[in-house]
Amino acid sequence: MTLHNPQIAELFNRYAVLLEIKGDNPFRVRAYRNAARTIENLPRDVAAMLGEGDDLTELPGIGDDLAHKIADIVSTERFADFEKLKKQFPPGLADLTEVPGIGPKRIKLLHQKLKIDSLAALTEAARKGRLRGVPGFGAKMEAGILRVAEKHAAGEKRFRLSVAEMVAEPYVRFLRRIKGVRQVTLAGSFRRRRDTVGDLDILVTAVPHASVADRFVTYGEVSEVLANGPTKASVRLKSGIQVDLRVVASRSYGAALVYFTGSKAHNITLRTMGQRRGLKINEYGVFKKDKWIAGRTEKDVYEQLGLPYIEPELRENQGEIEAAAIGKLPKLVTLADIKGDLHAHTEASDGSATLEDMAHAARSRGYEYLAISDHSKYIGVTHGLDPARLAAQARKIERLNAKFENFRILRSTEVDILPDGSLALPDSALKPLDLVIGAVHSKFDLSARQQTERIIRAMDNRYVNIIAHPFGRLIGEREPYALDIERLMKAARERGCFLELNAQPSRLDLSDIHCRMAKKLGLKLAISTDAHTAETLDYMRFGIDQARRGWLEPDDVLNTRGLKELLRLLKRD
DNA sequence: GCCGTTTTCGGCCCGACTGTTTTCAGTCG
Repeated sequence: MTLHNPQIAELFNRYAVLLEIKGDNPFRVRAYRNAARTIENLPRDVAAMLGEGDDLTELPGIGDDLAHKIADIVSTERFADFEKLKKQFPPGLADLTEVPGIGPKRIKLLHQKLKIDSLAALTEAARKGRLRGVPGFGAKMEAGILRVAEKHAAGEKRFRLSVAEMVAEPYVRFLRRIKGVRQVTLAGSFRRRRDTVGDLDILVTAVPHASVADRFVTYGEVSEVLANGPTKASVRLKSGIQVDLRVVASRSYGAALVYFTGSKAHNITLRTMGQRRGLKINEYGVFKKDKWIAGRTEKDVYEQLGLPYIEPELRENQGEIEAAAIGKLPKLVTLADIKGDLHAHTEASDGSATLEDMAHAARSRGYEYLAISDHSKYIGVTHGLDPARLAAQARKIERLNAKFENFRILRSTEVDILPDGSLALPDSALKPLDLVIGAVHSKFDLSARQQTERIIRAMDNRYVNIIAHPFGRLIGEREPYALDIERLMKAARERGCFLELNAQPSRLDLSDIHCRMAKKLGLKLAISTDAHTAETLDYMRFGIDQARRGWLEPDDVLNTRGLKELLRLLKRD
């Protein structure tokens, strides 16, 4: 069991918390957090990189010292510094950072004065009124701690992007109706289109004294007001989601949007760049010796740093600023580049629309093609097609196609990959199809090696073209299964196969990080909706979001090709 | 602990809100 990127990042983050409580150099703490973020977002496993002799110090935020530590962690599967430091503190102490309003300084204070070393001890002390004697702790703090104790694990919940949209849109409409409000823009990770968001950030420009924040907190869905100042407010909604508001004047709109869109790491890099040019950048604008010189639009802010506009989806401080500086930003794929959908279901299996309805919906979206890929007959899938029904469907598709001009339904199937890597349909059933999608819907608990080899074996079948939702994750419900994704991608490339970016907002599988990995490996991806109804063909935009976050350009995506070129690419030697 | 179009040493983004303070530290984003 080797340690992978997420575990190494977690070790650094937990180490940073302890360093902070210890009162270590805050910049050292930040260095560990930066390194953790770098590792977390790396398109390749550090263990694999080390195996191939890559120099980790070339990664942002990783110098000689951390490179050595990472190598040690990978080879020993232990983080010695962390284990040593951990011994100096009670095991539950770091959990206290979960309580809002309690940070490293207060944790240290509580531990010294009251020997509080866990969430349980903290709530016990609050209940008995023992916190009152500690400087900085009053009635409000005590009540807040008890409230957290009641809800307990209420925090840390993230929401799917599609869910966040449903919460955000009516709130935005509510804010637009407030007198004096000019622009209302959703920022934060929502605007960067992360697959999940922890909270919503809303930026408002308004005339002076429009008292937007005071109205903001009166929204009907608000369950708790966390903060309410003249230009800034935070609430928690009944749905559990936190919403932060920021109000600025129009001339600060661009600067505030950069600030509020983040990511935090992207902003820090921009501001540091500004410093070197003698500029101060904050949410109100770009300043030269206290003189405002820009900030009305985002473009103006980047321009002051000698940079072109950077798309929000790229703002993760993962090389986008360096790429911008040398004019090498990717020209990101857009919804308009998509020429068709390569994975959709009908009522023949578990979909709800007819073949005709799906074709009509695809044509009305301007597509040149739509693959109908109903499930194969296999356990766990209702109404899967056996060879006879699949052949009958293909004949029906041919009859329909005869009526279309400039549009074609592609005969396909989403065939189950059995635990041993064989397929749930015989070759004779696959051969006549335009494309075959292989998918895993069972035996999620294989080892990474077994699961990888199972899927590679499926790709050894010369009729298989695309592997659907490669990790099988359901966001917030089911973890991705173990998989050696780099090996799988290389195997796909060698065989002339492709992997899918499933655009269902509950899947988004492959993820943004894996999109970037595929691009680096020269593997094209299919962005497919897996639609089970006509309307959900619109989920394509969620797939596009993640592809853009993964730096994909039109050329990196299979279904940006016209029909003729697509069929040529699908042909396996 | 990282990093360099001022620097291999001495910096490290910047500002708002809260609670409890009698002028601001701590926390958060």
